[in-house]
Amino acid sequence: MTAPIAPLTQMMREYADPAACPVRNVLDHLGDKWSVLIITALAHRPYRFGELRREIADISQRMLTQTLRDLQSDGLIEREVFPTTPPSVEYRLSPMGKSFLVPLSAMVDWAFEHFPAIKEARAEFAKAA
Amino acid sequence: MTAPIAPLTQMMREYADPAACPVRNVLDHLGDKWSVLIITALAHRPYRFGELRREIADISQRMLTQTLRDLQSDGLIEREVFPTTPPSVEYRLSPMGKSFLVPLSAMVDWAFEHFPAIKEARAEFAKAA
DNA sequence: CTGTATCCTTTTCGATACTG
DNA sequence: CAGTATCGAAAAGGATACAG
Repeated sequence: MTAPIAPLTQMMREYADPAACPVRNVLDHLGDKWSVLIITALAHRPYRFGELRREIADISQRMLTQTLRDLQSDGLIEREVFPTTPPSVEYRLSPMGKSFLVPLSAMVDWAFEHFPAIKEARAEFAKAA
Repeated sequence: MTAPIAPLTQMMREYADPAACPVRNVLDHLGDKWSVLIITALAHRPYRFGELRREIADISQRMLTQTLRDLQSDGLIEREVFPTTPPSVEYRLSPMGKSFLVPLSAMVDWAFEHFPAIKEARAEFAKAA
């Protein structure tokens, strides 16, 4: 169990300058409500803007636009405009975006596996308080 | 690359009820600024409250207390009070907390590996705009 | 259809002061 | 030492209206 934490110590050193910390840059995106959902949707196939809007349902247009721009800026997704009338824009995972599915899936697997224990821990904690 | 996304589709279905979504419950903690840093510190050894405060340096007392409570509530860390004078409180990773280091390390590894590409993508994106 | 711009509410979080 | 309580600034995010 010591092997996995080696990169974590590296993160701590790196954190001396928060803006330069790779981990913070990545995790900030995981934390926001929508990035993971968008990446998840695009893991299946490319989507158009309106399709994503319907797929995710309770995302606002504002946040969808903004999150797509952020993901594009980081190079995780690619944006292709089709100059039809009306215009159509397609989003897809970039190769780097696809590679991100691996650690993301590890997190998702862990979450599913331990969620019952987490719920139980919360109930216990609430009872104790 | 299709194998890793299977749990992601499960997440999408689960998201129908956001409060019941295991993934959201876990990733919400990753997103906040301090959880990962605290877990990282505790990966090395147990820490007392004041030690953590110094180790993380720019965390406020308020956020340290709050984040520790959340992690404890989720069962990721354990809290032990030593009734000395002055009192001393020690925090350590629980077994579940230690198991979390595995997917966390996967994310950290990915972040370090791709951070150069991300920075490059951002520069490119900024130039294009 | 695919966005942008603005307003305004909600949430987050640091600073500060105080307690056992 | 290890917190708790309160306040106010700042940021995030939804709703709405409008544009190419």
